[in-house]
Amino acid sequence: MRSSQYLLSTMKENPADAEVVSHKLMLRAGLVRRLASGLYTYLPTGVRTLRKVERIVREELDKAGAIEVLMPMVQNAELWQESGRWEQMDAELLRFQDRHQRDFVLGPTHEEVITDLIRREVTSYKQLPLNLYQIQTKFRDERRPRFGVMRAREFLMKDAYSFHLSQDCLQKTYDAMYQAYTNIFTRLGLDFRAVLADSGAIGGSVSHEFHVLASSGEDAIAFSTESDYAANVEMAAALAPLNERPAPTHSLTKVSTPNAGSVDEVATLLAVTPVQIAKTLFVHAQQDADATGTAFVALVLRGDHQLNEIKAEKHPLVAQPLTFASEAEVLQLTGAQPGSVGPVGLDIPVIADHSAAQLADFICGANETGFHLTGVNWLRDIPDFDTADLRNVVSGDASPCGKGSLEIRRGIEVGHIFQLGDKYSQAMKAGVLNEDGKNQILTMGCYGIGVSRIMAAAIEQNHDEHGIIWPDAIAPFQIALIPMNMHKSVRIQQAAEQLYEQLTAAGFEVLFDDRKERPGVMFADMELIGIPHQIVIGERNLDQQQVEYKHRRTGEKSLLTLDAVVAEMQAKIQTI
RNA sequence: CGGUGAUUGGCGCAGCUUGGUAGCGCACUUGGUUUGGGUCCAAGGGGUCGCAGGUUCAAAUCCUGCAUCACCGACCA
Repeated sequence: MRSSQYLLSTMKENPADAEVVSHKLMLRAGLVRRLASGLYTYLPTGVRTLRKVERIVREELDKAGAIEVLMPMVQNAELWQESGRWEQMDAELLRFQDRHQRDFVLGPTHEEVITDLIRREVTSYKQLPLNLYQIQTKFRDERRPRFGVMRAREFLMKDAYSFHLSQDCLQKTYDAMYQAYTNIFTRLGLDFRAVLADSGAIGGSVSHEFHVLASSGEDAIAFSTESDYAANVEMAAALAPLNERPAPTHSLTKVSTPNAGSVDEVATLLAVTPVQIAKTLFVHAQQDADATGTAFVALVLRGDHQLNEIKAEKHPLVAQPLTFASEAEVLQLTGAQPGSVGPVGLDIPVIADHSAAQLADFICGANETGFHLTGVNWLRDIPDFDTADLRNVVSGDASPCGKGSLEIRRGIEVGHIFQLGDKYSQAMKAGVLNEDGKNQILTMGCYGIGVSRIMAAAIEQNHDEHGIIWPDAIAPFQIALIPMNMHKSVRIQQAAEQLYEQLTAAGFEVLFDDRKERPGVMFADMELIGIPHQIVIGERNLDQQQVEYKHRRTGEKSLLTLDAVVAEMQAKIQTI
């Protein structure tokens, strides 16, 4: 490609509304442009990278035995009503009507459509198992789109769905997809980890996420220092302390703590560490779970710990979704402002996190505005309570796998695989005749990859102060051909044209910068775009029939003789 | 959905307090200059100042409403 005939669209300055480095670089390098909140146009350079990611995904999925299909993005509401998600999903599901006032949705995912397809097309166990995938645009009306294409409303996704008659068969496909994903992210040249995950709104039981490790990641991942254990912090179990709770030594004392509401303020005022404070959170109770008809549940955590909402939501007494009591409700319940509340003397169920339940002689709110209690002890002062794992793990906690301690790192979720079971097949009555001639409901798996998000994640992980540093496998171009003053020198022009022809004929994707620009402009643009290999043609090297090679990532430079360029490039660039 | 802030040429911004009819840098066009790291000089083109209403002789500027965009927020006990 000649840059004079291409749409480069690079920018010197950062657009004001870009926050993270990948978003800034994608705008500056001319990969994307924003149309509206969470909606992006991909410019030619961006499309090139997107297509390369897609190609690798296709190849590995085909190898794993998956078959490509393409489903509509617009889906009729009946299917969603049948699966129950028409009611379950909130505003994230974009709904609209056609000219006949019939309800439709813009597909955020395709379980309903694929399950509908399979129940029509597949009637016998002999046709199973099946694993179908597509690469297609999805729409999720995100509460808050941000970070460019990282969390966009419209985005490109690979989604796959598998159908089985047994858990055993599903497990085999799941394992094959786990391996395919590992192959894909390895080939993409990304530093990634597979982690245990919660299955969230999609449903199902077993699930793994694939994360690209990057400090700007939105998710926290817990790793064991001693084993392969890795889990999303949402999932990582906080083990109960092994030692016994110390016996009470202090008596219950009420102290005045005016204007001290937060854990930190109370800790400072009373000259203690947050570890000695218990904080109490009130959430709505699961209405039908408790015969007492109580509307709220108190959750107690150690002051230095954070509530894990997903864990809390799974507790049988807690309402789903997790809903915090309002300030007014807290006041009515305890008679105190939030900030001065605690578990002593409450007539609602109290659930203490294992670590909070381990405390003795601790501090908590007195349920009287402006007062706290010190020397508080479980059983003696709070006779009735339950314990559970309610908190996020923190760095240094014992690993749930039993080996080593946990370390927390951040990641960007680029893939997620689920064992769905029969959630959708049951609801939509997707079954086949088994060997006994009986109808049997199918077992399903589903597998997603955020194709457009991979582009942003790759940049988060691979950039420097000059711009993007693409991994070879997904670079929009492999080689930047940069002639110095081609418009003044016939021999430079001839050498450049010849090299362009040779390299292109050898199958390389070359961006030939034939613009009438000064060298600095060309270098800056080629580095910003992140082309991994540069060839610079200048007068002084041409005297020796040589050109300069420069590697974008390492900065390594070397001189190549003209007739050796193609062979050298073949040696340096692993063909994908 | 709540809070905060922003909206002036393609991009980044000033002007608004104190109303008088829009300016800077980059980018773009033309000519010259320069040529292995975003040269320099000159001359140009491009803006209903987010939209609608109001106040006023006069509104980018003051007032009201709306829209869009961004950031923060479901960790508060």
